Amino acid sequence: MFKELNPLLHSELRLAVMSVLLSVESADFVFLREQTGATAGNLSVQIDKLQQAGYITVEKGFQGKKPRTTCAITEQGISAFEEYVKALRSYIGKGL
Amino acid sequence: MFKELNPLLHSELRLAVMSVLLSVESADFVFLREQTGATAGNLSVQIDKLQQAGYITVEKGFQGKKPRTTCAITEQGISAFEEYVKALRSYIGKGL
DNA sequence: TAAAGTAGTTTATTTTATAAACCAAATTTT
DNA sequence: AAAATTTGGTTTATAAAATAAACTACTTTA
Repeated sequence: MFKELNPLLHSELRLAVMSVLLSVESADFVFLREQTGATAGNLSVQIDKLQQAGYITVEKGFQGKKPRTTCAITEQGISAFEEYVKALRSYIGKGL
Repeated sequence: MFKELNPLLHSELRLAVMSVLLSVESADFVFLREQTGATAGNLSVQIDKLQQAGYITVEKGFQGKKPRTTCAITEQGISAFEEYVKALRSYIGKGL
């Protein structure tokens, strides 16, 4: 009847991060914070979880003298997202 | 950019309960447990939260000698669900 | 050089979800 | 007919998440 909702993606902030990354090739920490409206602390934690899961890659480097963290979605992340959307359909119907 | 996801509905089990109730006029506890696959304890708690929020009505009575809890979605519940679905769209695109 | 800002991380607190234990009545088994 | 099982739940305890607050380390500006 109802498909399981991947708990890693069923989180407002992680879903927002994935959504941004799907449309953007790569995004840095500050951009993600702005787009999602999240606090830095929360974002830091959730980025970490997405990386652990292999859904995004995270590169920490420097831009001049400032630290810069850049994220990008992986193939695995894309298909997990697609699966999640499919599962959602079983809850909310095609009617949207 | 991203609309807020009503935290009361952004829960797998509560969403499933709402989804069932949307399509069914009214449903008893056992039916909901079967449809959602949830444990009775979890279902009991989540039904309570949906009722507190005014999203469903809960009537406890007897059918013969057995207790029988019947739930139905409210107008408020329907529009909250619709709002939630709209908000979801901001995360997953029109492709839902 | 002191204050404020940037880019994060770590830790602590609160909130949720889930499971486990429990209760009361009814039904079935021996 | 007593004992065990099932039904229909609720309550309580534990695990997992989300969020906020505090902190680190470095940089820029006044």
